[in-house]
Amino acid sequence: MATIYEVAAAAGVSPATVSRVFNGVPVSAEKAALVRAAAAELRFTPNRTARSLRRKNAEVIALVIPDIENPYFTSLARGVEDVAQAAGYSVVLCNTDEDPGKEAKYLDIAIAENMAGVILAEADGRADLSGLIARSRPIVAVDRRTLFELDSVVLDNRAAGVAAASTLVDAGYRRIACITGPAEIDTAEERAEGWRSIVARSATPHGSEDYLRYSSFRVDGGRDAMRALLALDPAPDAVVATNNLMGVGALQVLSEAGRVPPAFGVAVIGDLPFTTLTPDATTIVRLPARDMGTTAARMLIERINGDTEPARTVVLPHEVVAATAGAPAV
Amino acid sequence: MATIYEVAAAAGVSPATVSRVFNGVPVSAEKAALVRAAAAELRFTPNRTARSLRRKNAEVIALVIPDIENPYFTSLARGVEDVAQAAGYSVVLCNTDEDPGKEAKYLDIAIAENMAGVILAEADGRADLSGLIARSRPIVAVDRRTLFELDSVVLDNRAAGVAAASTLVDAGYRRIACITGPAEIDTAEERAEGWRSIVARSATPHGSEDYLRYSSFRVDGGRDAMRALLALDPAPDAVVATNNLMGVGALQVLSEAGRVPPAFGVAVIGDLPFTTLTPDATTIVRLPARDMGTTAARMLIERINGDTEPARTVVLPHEVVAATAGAPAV
DNA sequence: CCGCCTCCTGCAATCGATTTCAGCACTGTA
DNA sequence: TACAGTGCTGAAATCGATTGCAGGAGGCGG
Repeated sequence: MATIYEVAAAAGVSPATVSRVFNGVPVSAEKAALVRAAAAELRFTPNRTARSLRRKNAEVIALVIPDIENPYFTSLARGVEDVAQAAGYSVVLCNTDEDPGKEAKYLDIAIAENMAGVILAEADGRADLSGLIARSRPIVAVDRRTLFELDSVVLDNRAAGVAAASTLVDAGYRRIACITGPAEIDTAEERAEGWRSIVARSATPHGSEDYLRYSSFRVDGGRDAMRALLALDPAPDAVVATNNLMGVGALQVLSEAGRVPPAFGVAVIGDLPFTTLTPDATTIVRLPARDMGTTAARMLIERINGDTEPARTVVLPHEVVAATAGAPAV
Repeated sequence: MATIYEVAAAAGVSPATVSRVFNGVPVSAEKAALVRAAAAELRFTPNRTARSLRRKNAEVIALVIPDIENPYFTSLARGVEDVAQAAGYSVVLCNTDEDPGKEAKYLDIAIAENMAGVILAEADGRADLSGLIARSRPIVAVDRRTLFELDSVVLDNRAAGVAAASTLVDAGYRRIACITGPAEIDTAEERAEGWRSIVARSATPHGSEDYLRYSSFRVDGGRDAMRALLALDPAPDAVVATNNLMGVGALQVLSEAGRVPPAFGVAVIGDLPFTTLTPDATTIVRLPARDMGTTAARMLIERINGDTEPARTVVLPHEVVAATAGAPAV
């Protein structure tokens, strides 16, 4: 691996000059040409580790997400990757599995590696970010807010819940349940709150809280909750699933029970990934996952480049794709 | 950020001793205790950048994959991440989008960052890995082979193709088509070859090559190919899709055309991600994506730790989940 | 023609940890 | 008592690039 010293020797200049050529600091055209020729000859690439050590700043950003196997976060990652790559940054993928311990470990690594910044979708909303903040490493919260006053890119989760539930009401369903994620995750609670505000208006025979199930944001969680809901008496005639995977789980159970939409109303917050049978009868509240990633990455890079404005919160819009069929007439 | 010098000063020892404590080199119990106390007090974490520079080896591995949004690669990534994390390595996610240019750029970065190793699912089978090899950076090829003699973790793609096609034959279908990926990707060609070897035996009215479509390994590719196949005369009565996304695309088109399995036979190589309607009538050749990731990561870490055995190739088994229903009687 | 200013350039220090080498203390043996 | 051997320890060099500082060349106005 050629170093800056070898290039300098080959070009007959000092290492400092070589460095300057590669960093856009003014150098006479003549020497610059010599350096470039020597560098090309020796296939020189600057050692990023040495650069990071000196600059105290690696061209790397950490993307900390709770579940890499969830297509929602995958799309988000894709967005981050696109922007980061274009700006010359690498992305370190940190999958926390919703485990605050793993998350903390990754945040420590971000510090130890002098990473330029962190994009964080928090596991439990209680992460200690003081270490990063003390070292003034920029952080952008994405999807979920944090305890700290930080840039964030989020959704109007309550509105998404309202949209999902009211679409079902409009379609004629009357006993609308809700399956949401762990109560300690803000997005789960906010989306459920949106649902609650709608069903509270429409009279339901059951106390509406019986129709609300907290579970995990996974397929299994959706399945378990859906089964429990179907066992109620009276059973609901529709359900809001507050994320994509729970929606999949709910639809699986409904399909097994022979109650596919529109016989049973379903609204899902988040895109159903790779659906093979286009489910026109399911309402989808589409979330701009990839946009969230690109937006967050752009904000982070601005911060890295020295932006010191007060923390901003960007709320991205969702889009409702209503089911084409309503509830069957009773 | 506390450095080793500050810890040394606080503990009344030399920086060398502090380093030794953190690297398992023998140090008297007494001084070790002093160092640990001082380190804890100062919340010291060794700076990984400095360490990498000195050791010429970062605790980071690059995972280079063509499509982060494909759940197959996501599972693989998950496997890699699990093993790497447990071994103290971070994973840098490199999404190449099947673009050899982006791939080359990422491989250069792996060199410039002194990354410990690379796990590579190649875009086009022509990557130039000589730079990494010259610097003796270990590489493990995964899913797809490379031009170089390297450790690899692959599938028996031909056998997977055979399994998919013969399951359809056994189920009673007679005009079996195949949708596969770009011809220059080995896995696409090998799986198609497996299909070809089966249909060559069973007489088909059409020349079998008409029933073979090369497309992109994406949902759209599957859709386009499936539409083209349905327009043939005679149209096939079954299809093998050689990856998960093409399978999704094919099923979407079939569903739109009202020809869902078992009316039309479908076998997919790779798991259908998050299916909402359990498609008992579709044959799935399950691929052990996550195992591939863990296996590759383990092999890579052995190499990083100095293993110098000749290159190994591990072939992981697939599993056939046959459709429960056969072809409708003619 | 002189002095000041600008623009390059090179020297050398620096980032923070690792590691070689030499020195020291101590033990056990002859 | 002397000596070889063992085991810690610290001083200092090192990894490769960046950058503050000072010096030299050349341009320009007075």
